[in-house]
Parts: sequence; structure tokens; C-alpha cells
Amino acid sequence: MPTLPSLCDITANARAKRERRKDARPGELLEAALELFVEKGFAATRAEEVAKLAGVSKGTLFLYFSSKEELFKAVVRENISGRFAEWNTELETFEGNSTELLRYCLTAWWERVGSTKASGISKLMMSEAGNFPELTAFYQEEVVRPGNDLIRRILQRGVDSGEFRKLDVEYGVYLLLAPMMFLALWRHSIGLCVAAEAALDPVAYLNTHIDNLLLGLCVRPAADTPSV
Amino acid sequence: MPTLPSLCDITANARAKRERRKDARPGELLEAALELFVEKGFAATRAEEVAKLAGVSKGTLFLYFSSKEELFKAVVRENISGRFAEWNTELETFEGNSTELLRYCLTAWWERVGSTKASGISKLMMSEAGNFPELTAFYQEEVVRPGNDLIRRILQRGVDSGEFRKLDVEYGVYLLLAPMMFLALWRHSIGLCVAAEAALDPVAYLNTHIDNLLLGLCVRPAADTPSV
Amino acid sequence: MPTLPSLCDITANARAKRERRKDARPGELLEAALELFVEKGFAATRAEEVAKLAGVSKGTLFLYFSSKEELFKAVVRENISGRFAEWNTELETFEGNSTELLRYCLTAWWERVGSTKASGISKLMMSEAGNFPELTAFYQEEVVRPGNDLIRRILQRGVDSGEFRKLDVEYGVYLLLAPMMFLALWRHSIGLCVAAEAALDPVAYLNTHIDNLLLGLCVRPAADTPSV
Amino acid sequence: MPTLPSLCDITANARAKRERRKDARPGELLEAALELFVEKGFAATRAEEVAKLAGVSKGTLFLYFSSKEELFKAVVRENISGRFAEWNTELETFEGNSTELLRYCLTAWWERVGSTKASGISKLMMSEAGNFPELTAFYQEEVVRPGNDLIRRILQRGVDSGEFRKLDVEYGVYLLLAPMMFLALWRHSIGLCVAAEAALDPVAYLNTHIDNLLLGLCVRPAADTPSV
DNA sequence: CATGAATGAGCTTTCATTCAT
DNA sequence: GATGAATGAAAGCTCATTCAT
Repeated sequence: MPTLPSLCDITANARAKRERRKDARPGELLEAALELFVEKGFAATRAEEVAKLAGVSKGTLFLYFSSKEELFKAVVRENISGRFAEWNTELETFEGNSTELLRYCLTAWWERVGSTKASGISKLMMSEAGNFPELTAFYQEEVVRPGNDLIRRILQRGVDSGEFRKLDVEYGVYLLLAPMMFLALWRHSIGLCVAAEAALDPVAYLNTHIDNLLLGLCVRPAADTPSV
Repeated sequence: MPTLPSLCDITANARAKRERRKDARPGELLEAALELFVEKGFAATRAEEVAKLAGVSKGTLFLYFSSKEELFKAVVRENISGRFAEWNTELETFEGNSTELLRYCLTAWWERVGSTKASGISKLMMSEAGNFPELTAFYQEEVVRPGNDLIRRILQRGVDSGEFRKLDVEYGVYLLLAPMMFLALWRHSIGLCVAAEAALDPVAYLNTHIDNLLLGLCVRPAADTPSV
Repeated sequence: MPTLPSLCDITANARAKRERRKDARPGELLEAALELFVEKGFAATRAEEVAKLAGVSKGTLFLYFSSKEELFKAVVRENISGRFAEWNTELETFEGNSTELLRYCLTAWWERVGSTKASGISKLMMSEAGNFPELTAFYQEEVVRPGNDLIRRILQRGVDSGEFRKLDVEYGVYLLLAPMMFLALWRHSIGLCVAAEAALDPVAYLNTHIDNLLLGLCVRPAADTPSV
Repeated sequence: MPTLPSLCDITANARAKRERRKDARPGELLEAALELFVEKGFAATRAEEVAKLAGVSKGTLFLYFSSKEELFKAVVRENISGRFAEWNTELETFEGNSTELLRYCLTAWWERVGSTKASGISKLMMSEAGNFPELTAFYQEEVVRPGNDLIRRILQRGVDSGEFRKLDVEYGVYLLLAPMMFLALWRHSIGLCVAAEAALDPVAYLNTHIDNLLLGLCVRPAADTPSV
């Protein structure tokens, strides 16, 4: 005789199911929000659309995020700032030389951020920064500063080890940052409207930058010579 | 008997004056719109503000531009093409070596575009590109392509003369473009919300880029060595 | 074999306990509602707050009261009638003269009603009367009329004994009522927003009224002369 | 031959008509707002209803009043606080004795405020004070304080002239205020739901108060003896 | 019975756009 | 042509109420 679930089981089960739904809500909302923010921008995305895409009602969104701005912050935390800890660890335990590290960083950025929807957030911030000062301050604090710090340490490591020439690392940061940000912006703006044959190959683009960057930085030509 | 201006004369006169004003209207409106769009962004600029800055009423703006979007398109059309002819000539008659030319180009860009309101248009295009595909295609054709061509010829000149190493100029273009565009975007977005002490010095930023760029490009270290 | 409580016993027991809780629920909810309605007003009190203060969930509140309005009605019903019997007795057995009785009545009102949460109900009724005509009629019947009757008898006692001058007791009632109601209302509205130094001292306020009231009412100056 | 209006006349006429409409708008909106605020309360009155009653659209209301709270303030200014200057003048130039002045004041209040919709504002403030602190502070400043000052001067005049007994005028103010406020509140709350035969006759109510008030205040029985 | 996640009508406020003058 | 008063469609957010569990 098959055992029927006891009353107690049913109750526990039901609650578990409900709680699983509840636990899943924020994630579903964040995913929907990322999708729409990246596609349409922050201001142009209506809270109700996010809710609908996540399959809930307007009210439910505000049950989990107290405002549209808080929703955006959560999206940023989920997709960018929450990952710096991991990246910092990776940087500190990296075993190759600084040339390899720099190359690895830019490549990893492309794979984990640049090529994903997360890169749309950078575009977003650039586009709407002026209209949402509080958001911009948050982004500056949570993303820009840690990101710059991370890059600065990579450069400093190379300078300290004698691989890279001496340079003002404060501004050197932008030697890496500019190519990445430009690529992120390009892909989410002009790049969207470019005919396939004129499109930018992100990997070729990045390699061109990495090669020239290292040629300029390394005290003597890097071991891995330019790929062109 | 003194000749009074005939009624017809008066009418003709008034009409002439009005038509002169009428002809000037679009320009005044475009100037006001550029000013405000660059300063506050597209969405945050109210049609009434543009009209007021141009010294006309809200209704008049809509007499000349059927919508705020059309006004935006007109601003882009008005302000971005048209200077390439002059720049092409300058490039072709430049008498220094390619290192000097490249350095001159980036410096000139900063003085004539980057530091002026015109650089706000790039930001504008990046921000609103997704919402105006037609406009973006136009921008691609009229600005991006000629700009890329110009930069490509600079690189090719250096490669041909043996000053620059061999490289894929198609992608090499972005070695120059990315730093400029990043700066333009930065100044009109995050840069607006950064504390004074954390601000980016554009000249130092550009020099860092130029130095490393040339170190990477030149077959042997450029005559003018890095400034750091 | 030890007798285990039968399943039936357990059920009966649990049901008993639950029903005891069930019986207590409405009272706990009404108490919480009184507290919050008086403190924050009807509109500004959220159903969820009432439930939380009563230690139940939002859903449970609506199990006992079909709407927030019904809850409000129940609060009024619960808290205002029922004390008149006691007061009537006190009045009839009072042994002092009418001057003393009148003074005693107003003082006792302050101590037992005016200074307590109960006075908030008057404010509540005044505020929401327009929106609950049915409730207002109920209040008129159960509170206003008995209260007026009580006061009228006090006045009549004084007139009959020759202590008070002849007057239309129907309207004389308001000579006592107006000061009390004004105080109750003041304390729960404007009084809440007044700086400490401009605050109204309720006892001084009431004494001023009592003094002048008696000076006006008594055939010859009351034994206890004004306190100023 | 009848003179036709010149072109200039027509234009001037049209503008005049439009400007008359524009000038009339605020008044129409204030009238509608008073009507609805008094009838339904501040919170329960929707901005759109006010607009509709005034015969304009929602947007137009906000063209003239920047928020619902500002609209309410304007209603208060229009109907109460704006009239204190006139009342102060009247008080200062009053030629009768203080007994007559006090009687005149309460009578005038009834005719100009108590019996009109304006008295609903007092009820409003009492009802909703707790929920709108800023409004309450405004009312305290613009109405309560000037009102109290006015009444205090009346009492002080009587004390100084020897007509009234010595008393703490600070609290004496409420001897006049409480009867008026109670009446205003009564009429807009419980009074709305009382059967005709049990209704309160405002004039009899006020006279009862005035008579007893003066009997209590005057050093010797007022010339005009109680009317009952 | 009790829960609390989910709902969605409803509110104030903004602003591009229209149109009578 | 020019005006600016008027419009009304949105948008973000709240909270009384419902209902699956």
C-alpha cells in the first residue's frame, strides 16, 4: 500500500513551496529589471513592466524593493559590485607574471561582464548619470572606485616587479578602463545599429588594445608578442 | 506732400521682418536645445525650457519641430558633420612626422571638441541611440565612418613611413577613438558627480594615453619620451 | 495500560484553546485599533499596524472585521457607552451643593475621560462623522443624548435649589459641553503640533472655564471665588 | 454708419477675455476646493474632483497651485487669515464698551464665518491635523495665533477699562474660543446627522454662551442682562 | 482558523502636445 | 505666425483586501 503524505507533510510541503516562491521572487525581479534597464534605460523602464516580465504584479515589486532606485541598486549589486571580492581574491592569488595578469583580466572582464547583459549597466550609468545623482554616487562608490582600485593594483604589481615601466598609476588605470568602457558603450548604442559586415569583433578589438597596451607598458617587449 | 509708406509697404515690411525672424527661429531653437540637452540630458530637458532659452513660447517650438524627438534629431544633424573636410585638409598638409601628427590630432580634438559643448553630442548619441535607430544609422554614416577614416589614414601614414609597427589599422583606429570617447562620456556623466579631489584632469588623462599609445606603436621609442 | 488521550480529546482540547483565543481576538484587535486610531487618526492607521499590535496577521483582522470601517465602528461601540449608569448614580448620590457638583463633574471628566485615550474617540467621531452617517446616528443616541441628559440634570438641580440663576437648561448644557469637547479635540489635533512653550495646560484651562461658568451661573458669587 | 471694431480692438478683446478667464481660475478653484474640503475632508478630496467642480482639468489645477497642500493653504488664506487685518481694524475702531464689543465679535463671527462654509475649515483642521503636520503648523501660524491675539486684545481692553474682572487673559481667550469652535465642529459632524427637532439653534446657542460669559466676566452685571 | 504573499485600484504630480485666440 | 492656457496620459508608489496554502 503506498504511503500517503501525512497532513503534516502536506502542510510543510505547501509552506516550503510558497517559501521557495518567495525566495525566488527577488531573483526573478532582478533578472527582469536587468533585462529591461539594459534594453530601454532606467527612466524609460516602467516599474510595472519589470513586474510583468517577472510574472508578478506592480505591488509585488514594491514588496521586495522599496523604490525603483533601490531596484536598480540591487541590480548593480547583483551583477557587478557583489563580485569584486571574488575578483580581488583572483588577482591576489594569480600566479603568472603581470603581463599575463593584465591580459587575463581584460579577457576575463569580457567573458564575465563585457559580453553579458551586465555590461549594459555601464552604458546605463553613463546615459542617465546626470538625472539620478544619488544613483550615480552609489555607482561611483560601489563600482567605479573598487574597479579603479583593482586595476591600479594590477599596474602597481607590474611596476613593482620591474615588468612595467614607471608610470602614474592613477591615470594609468584609464589605459585599461577606457577600452573596456568604450566597448561596453559601443555595443549598447551605436553597435546596435551597425550592419553585420561593419560590426566590431569584440575579441579582436580587445586584443588590439591589450597588445598595444603591453607594448607600451613593458620595460622590454612582452614575451607574447602582438598577435598581428 | 510727404509720402507715407503705403499700407502695402508696411505689410511687406512687417512680413519681411517676420520672415527674417522666422528664418532665425530654428537656429535659435537648435542652439538652445544643444545647450540644454548637453547640460541636462534629453529626458530631463523640458520643451518649455528650450523655448524660453530661445526666447519664444512653448507653442512656437512645436511649430518648427513636430516633437521633442525631432528637435533632438535636428540638433544632431546641425552640429556634428561638416568639420571633417577641414580636418582632412589639415591632416593631408601636416608637415611633421606621424608621431607628431598623432599627438597633434588628439590634442586638437580636445581643444576643438572634447572640451566644448560639442562633445556632449557624443554622449547624447550614446545615451539615446537605442531609442532612435534611424538617427543612430544617420550618425554612423555621417560621423562615425568619416571619423574612423580620418584616424585610419593617420595610422596608415605612420605604418607606411616605417614609424609605426605593422598593425591592423581597422582595429587600430579604436586605440585612438576609445580614449577620446571615454573622456567625452566621462565628463558628461559620472564626472559630473565626482568630488573635486577625485576629478579627472583631461590633459593628464590624454597625455597618459598618448604616451603609452606611441610607446606601443612606434617601431623604436618615440622621439618625445613619456612625460611621466 | 495507561490511557492516552483519545484523538477526540486532543481535538476537543485544541479546539477549546483555539476558541478561547478566538474569543479574545476581537477584544485585542479593538484595543489595538483604539490605541492607533486615537494616536494617528483613522486614515493614517494602517490595517497591518493594528494587526501587528494585536499580535495577529493582517488576514486575521479581516476575518473578524469585514473592513477597516467596520473595525472603526466596533471601536466606537466598544468604548463609549456603558459608563453612564455609574455616572448617573454618582450624580444622584452626590452630597455637596450644586456648585461643588458642577466643579466635581468637570474635574472628574478630565481625570476619567479627558486625560485618557477615551477622549480620542470624541475626536475620532468629530473627524469621521461625515463619512459614517449611520455610525454618527448611533453615537448621537448612545453617547450624546445620555451625556446631555446628565449635564442637564446637574443644571436643573442647581436651578431648583436656587443656587443657579434661571436659564434654558437645554442650551445651558453646552456651557459645560463646549469647554470639554474643545479640550478633547484640541489635545488630539492642533495641540499635537504646538511648541511646548505655547502648549495648553488642561487643568488651568478647565479651571478658567469652571470659574467663569460659576460666576455666571450662581445667583450670588460662588463660595469658592475665582482662582486668578 | 456703425463703427466696426478695429483689428486692434478685436485682438485686445480676445486677450482680455482670455485673461479674464485666467484671472478667474484661481477663484473658481478655491471655491470648488472649499466646497469639497469642507464636505469630504482634505485627504478624502481628490485633486481631480476639485478640478472637475471648477470646470477644468486636473492639470490646470496644478498650473495654479503647486500641490494639494498649497491649494488648501490658499483656501485658508482666502477664507480666514486674509481677513484678520480687517477684523483687527474693526476691533480697534469699535466705539462701544467692551461688553458690546465682545457680544459684537461673537455675533459677527457667526455671521461671517460660523454660518458659512468657512467654518468647515476649522473642523477640517481639527480632523486632519495629525496627518498633515506642515498644514497644521501653517494653520497654527496663520489662523490660531492671530485669532487668539485678537480675542486676547478684546479681553484686555475690558480689563483695562475696568469693565471686566481681572483674569489670566491667556486662558480667558478660550472662554470665547471654545464655544465658537465647538459650534463649528458640531455643525460639520454630529450636527449633520441629527433629526431636525433635536437640532441646535446656533443663535440661541451663542446667546446662551455670550450671556453667561458676560455675567462671569463683568465686574457688575452687564447692562444688557441675560436674554432668558 | 490563521497566514502573509500577492493584488491592483487609486492617488498626486509632471509635461509633451494642442488649439482657441 | 505666435501665444500660453489647458489638457490628459503616464508614472511611481500605497495599502485595503483577497485567497492559496
